[in-house]
Amino acid sequence: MDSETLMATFLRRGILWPTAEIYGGIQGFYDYGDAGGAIKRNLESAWDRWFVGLSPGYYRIEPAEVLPEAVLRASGHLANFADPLVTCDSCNERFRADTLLEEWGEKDVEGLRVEDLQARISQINKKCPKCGRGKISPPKAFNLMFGVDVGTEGRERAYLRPETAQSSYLAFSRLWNVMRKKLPLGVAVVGKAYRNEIAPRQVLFRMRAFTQAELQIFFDPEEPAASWKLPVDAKLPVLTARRRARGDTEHLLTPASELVASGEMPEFYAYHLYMSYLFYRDILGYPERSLRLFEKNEKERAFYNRIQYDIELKLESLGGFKEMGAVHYRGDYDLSRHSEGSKSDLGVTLDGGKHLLPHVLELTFGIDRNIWGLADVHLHKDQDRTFWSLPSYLSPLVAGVLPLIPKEHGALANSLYQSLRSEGFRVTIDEAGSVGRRYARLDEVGVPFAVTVDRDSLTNGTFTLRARDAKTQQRLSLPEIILELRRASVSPVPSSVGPTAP
RNA sequence: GCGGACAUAGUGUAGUGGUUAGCACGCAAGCUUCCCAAGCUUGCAACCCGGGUUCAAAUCCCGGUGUCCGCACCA
Repeated sequence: MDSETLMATFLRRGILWPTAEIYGGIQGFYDYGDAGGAIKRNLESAWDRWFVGLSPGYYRIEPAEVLPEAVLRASGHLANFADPLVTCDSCNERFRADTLLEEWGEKDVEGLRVEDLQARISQINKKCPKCGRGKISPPKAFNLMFGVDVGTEGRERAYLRPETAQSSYLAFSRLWNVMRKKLPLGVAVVGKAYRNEIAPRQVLFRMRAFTQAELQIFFDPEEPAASWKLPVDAKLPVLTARRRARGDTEHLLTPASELVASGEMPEFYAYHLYMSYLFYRDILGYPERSLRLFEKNEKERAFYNRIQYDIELKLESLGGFKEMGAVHYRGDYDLSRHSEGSKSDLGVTLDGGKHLLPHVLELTFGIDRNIWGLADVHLHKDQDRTFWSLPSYLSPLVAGVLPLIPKEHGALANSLYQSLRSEGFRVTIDEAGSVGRRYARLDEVGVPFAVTVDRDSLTNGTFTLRARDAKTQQRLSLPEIILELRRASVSPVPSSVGPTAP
């Protein structure tokens, strides 16, 4: 689906719109509407069922969105997320002020304040290293974090979290005790993160407030869980850094066992990469050919990541592969930084006396961009209608109830609607316009079923159940319909696809 | 942030100084209709914001905001 049609559909159907739209909006912020919000919640819950469901030792927490400065100092965000930038006034090239000074041979520039950097730069007064002509502008602090002042006098410096992961690291020590001291321990967070992006763009792809779903798995690298075993036939569509370095640009569906045997990645990593891939392929229904696992090389990935594959989806609307999620092997970076920063030992002692600082494997997903992805991949237009073939458990509603002739079937339709609601289904009732028009309205927001009440319904209590994609109908009784809708409402869990949990 | 383009009903658009601001889809009410955006009737709904030029501005100029494209950024 092209991005214009996609966005027009989103706006027209109230999936989402710019925040504070009537005031002209605010760059990088969007609000979800009723259907959009429902899809988002369903996606989050499908994610939860899949990833938190990977093991009984995995838990989901709901932490605060504001973090004290000390946390972000320890995590490295304060230093790395607030670059003082300078610009060449001739060629417009941009540099980090501190690295530019280092390039000029200056010493001890690490951690200088913006004013000091400014003084040093104007003192040296060299030309732009790129074009050799331009003058370098005074440095400007670009803090990519939103600061908040806590307390009525704003004495305490804090920030909106720039990623949800930190909250999981902070919770580790308590959960270690609460969850009875076992590794691996998984701590999931689904929630908002905030980044003051320089140039937010492409709607749901670079937002300043966005939702992440992240699972941090704390484990013993010397003894990964026994259950982290790949199915024998597991294949991964990888583009490894090694092959990229040779100039290859195409991903290859490679047996996971081969990647492990050749030392490309350890099995615990391959297992989680595979489970993440399955989530996209089987739960979100992204076509196999549109997915690839793109390894970031040493230069591209964050310095603390030992292995990083981005899970990328080929999007027609954005003209290429885009990152939808990632699997990061972060080693013991996080717990060691927070041990140091908080002056508390986050190491653990296992049953048997072994002491270690657990390593972290991070599975991270952008919820909003996947809503865009679901539309890009599943929103179809044929000659006479637009239909969104969303996986049924992600749909905002499981069914619409339609009286064929409202005057004649309205009353029965209403009681059917009430019955389905009391069964716990998300349903709507629509009596306005021709039945074809009403089908089309449901199709466009991805509702998988329409239950139509007709003449026969009045006499024998059966209804037609119409499927969104094929437009086929079958005549069923209420209990049969309930069974069908029940099945459609539930997203798959790992045991039904992958290996079983410990 | 820089450079360029753009901004008209809910959506897509027409309108280059004087228009009752047009069209399509949509939406609402009614009629019709036993199954896929059908038809008929009636109705709803717009010039991004703020200044300026002009007798007169959706239209020209300036500023802002937002969107898109390229560059940069994306720990």
